[in-house]
Amino acid sequence: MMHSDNPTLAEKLATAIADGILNGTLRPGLRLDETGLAQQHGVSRTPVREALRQLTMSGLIDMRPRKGAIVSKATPEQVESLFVAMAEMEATCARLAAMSMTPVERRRLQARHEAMTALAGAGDPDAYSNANVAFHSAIYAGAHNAPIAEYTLGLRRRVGPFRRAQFQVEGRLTKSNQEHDAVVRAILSGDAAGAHAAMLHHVGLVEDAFEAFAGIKVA
Amino acid sequence: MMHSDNPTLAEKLATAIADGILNGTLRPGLRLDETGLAQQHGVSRTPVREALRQLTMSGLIDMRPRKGAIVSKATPEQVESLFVAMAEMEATCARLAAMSMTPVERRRLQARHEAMTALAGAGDPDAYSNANVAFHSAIYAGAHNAPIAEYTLGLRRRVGPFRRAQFQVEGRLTKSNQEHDAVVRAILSGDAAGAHAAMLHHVGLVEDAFEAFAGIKVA
DNA sequence: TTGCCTGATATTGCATACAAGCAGCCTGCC
DNA sequence: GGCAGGCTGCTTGTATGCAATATCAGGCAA
Repeated sequence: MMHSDNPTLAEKLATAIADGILNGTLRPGLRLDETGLAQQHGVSRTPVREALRQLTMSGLIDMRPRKGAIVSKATPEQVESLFVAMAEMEATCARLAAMSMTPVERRRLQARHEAMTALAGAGDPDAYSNANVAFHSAIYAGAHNAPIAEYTLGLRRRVGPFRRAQFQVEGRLTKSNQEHDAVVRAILSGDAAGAHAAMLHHVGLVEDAFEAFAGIKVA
Repeated sequence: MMHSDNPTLAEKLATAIADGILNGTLRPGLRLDETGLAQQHGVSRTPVREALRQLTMSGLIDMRPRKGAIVSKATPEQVESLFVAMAEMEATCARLAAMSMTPVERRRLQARHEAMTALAGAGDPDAYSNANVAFHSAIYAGAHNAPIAEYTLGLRRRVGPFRRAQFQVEGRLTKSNQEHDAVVRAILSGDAAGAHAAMLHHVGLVEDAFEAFAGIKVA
């Protein structure tokens, strides 16, 4: 996405900090002290500042002049917005994929889906989860639209921390696979509207699963 | 979007450079020399570097380590992708707006639309164009989804330089207004799929107008 | 003439130094 | 006892200096 052959310190710091945020090491609301980060990574403040400014644009941190940077903490409404946005973008990708995928891409998508059906039948949540990521990525790529695909990928990264342990829910595996089936059929047949609706349904259900999960946690 | 009460030099530089790119002063492919920009704005290289790194994320410029920054020049395919993405995002906003707009927002949208109908009848392209921007912005806001709305706004800014003089085309004004009518009706009636389709149709036609225009220019 | 190597130049990347603004506290006054 | 004002320390914002690398011109050899 943003990788360069010979990443600079600022870029490496940006990915390091982003990783820290995404895997939960850097908690939302945490103050990102420039000097502290610099010492912690053994560099000067300059690349740290550049990394922070870069991360600001992706929404991972919030900077206010003269008041420093903090890990942007999402209110429940903002998390909800992220999930809604995610669903819409996934659906859009599916729509575009139905219109734009090449025959080769369509065949590969089908093969991928069939392999996942087998995994779902075997009941292997871990393998299925990995394959699932690749499945959705294939659809992003199949949209043949760099801005949309990149934004969707970025959203997926951002919502990642909030959607752990989806496939542990009983029966979610086969249900997910059935929904995938609808998506794949629509895409393969070039049914743009159908792909949009099917993906929306699919991701919407995932979101509901999250909400149920969150509700349990809160309660 | 990103404005602060007391903008730093880096932020002011970022907006200044972005303006320069968007209004055509800074041509695509132009090398953005840090020292030059610093002298030109009467500051040191440090805030310039931060501004450039910030702009990198929005896609306006491309930075490669040790090779400096250039105004990102879009190939025709990339411009096409931007327009497609724009259309999809507009349609998504319309879809969400149909589902999420409050009664007040719906009434205001209708009023806005009626005012634009009058402008179209009067044949005032300039006033119509301004109102058009506000009309679409109202729909973004009506989506009630910050990530989607902000991304769509950013896209509109980016495609701006490529879509000048849309409403000069004969008959475009009334046609645009008719399409708006379909969009507004769908949104007001809560018809999500209809709003999506109507907006897609609307923005798709605008894109075609651009392509015709570009074709003429090239030919 | 063409290709490659080599050195000079210029530009970027990073570190350090300096200036400016905010936070919290302490003191003095009401 | 409470509050206003100022002061101190810390953090951010900006400038400058140094090191490393890409670019390009020129020369040399094939």
